[in-house]
Amino acid sequence: MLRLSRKSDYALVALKALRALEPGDALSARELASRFGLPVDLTPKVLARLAQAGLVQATLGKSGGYRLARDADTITVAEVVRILDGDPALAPCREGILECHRIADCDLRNPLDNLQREMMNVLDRMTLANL
Amino acid sequence: MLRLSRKSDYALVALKALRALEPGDALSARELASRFGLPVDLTPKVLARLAQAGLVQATLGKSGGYRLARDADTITVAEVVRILDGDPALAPCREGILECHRIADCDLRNPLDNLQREMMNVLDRMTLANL
DNA sequence: GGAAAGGCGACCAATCTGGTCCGATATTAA
DNA sequence: TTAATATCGGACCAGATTGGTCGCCTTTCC
Repeated sequence: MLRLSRKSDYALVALKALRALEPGDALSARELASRFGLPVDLTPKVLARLAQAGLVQATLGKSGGYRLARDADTITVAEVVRILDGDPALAPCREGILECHRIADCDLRNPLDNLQREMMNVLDRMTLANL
Repeated sequence: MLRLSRKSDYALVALKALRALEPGDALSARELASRFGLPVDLTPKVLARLAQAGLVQATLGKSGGYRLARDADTITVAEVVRILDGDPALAPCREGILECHRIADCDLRNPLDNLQREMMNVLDRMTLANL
């Protein structure tokens, strides 16, 4: 637990680069990848997810690329993580795959859910702007 | 990220059960496993790790078992996670395996390290007693 | 001595995830 | 209109991680 997936990591690197752009400029996935040593084929995928989610705006065409679609201080780490890694569940039994054999006397779930909320709050408070 | 490993989950379940014990009593791994539906062969391993770390006291022999070795309010979730999942690193490049190609202009690491510390603080404040 | 407990190491299996390949589509420049 | 460059999306492979099992040993109590 508590390790950023590489995709999320790449996303943060890319977003941070896009943030440093002059208004009106854009960066292609290829450019981002080569500049930061990211996997060439994976970078467009990551950016695409961010574009779907509306964090980033993609412009097609010969001199296209990506730019931020929102202000940097409205983009939180929590959101990025949620987009790329899905909504995390602290307890394994909250993922649907594993059914819990001890539901009856399971007084561990609620505290864990609270704990998770608290941790997501930490991630929510951290925006791209103050990263 | 942000999902408890099953081992950590099992550990918390077991610890919580041990906490409810009368002083002097002990629970065997087998008993814990059957009572909470944990994998029979995995449970002793988890408990052994906790015993090595000094969270739990194991007594050998026919009527042996496990009991808490410390007060419940001195056992934190952070400690349990650290024992079973190792010391987590939020950024992939902080794990030693992956060398970072962008160290020079990587101003992402320090903020992530801070973020990680903050999250560990949350886990540090949560003890077995108030879980 | 036998039964029941923990301790330890090796090993298998399933899952997850990073990463690649390929093709389709859209847009712009020449 | 054509070529180049971009996003988009699905299928797929491979390596790492992790969950889980098996077997053997030591210790303790009856």
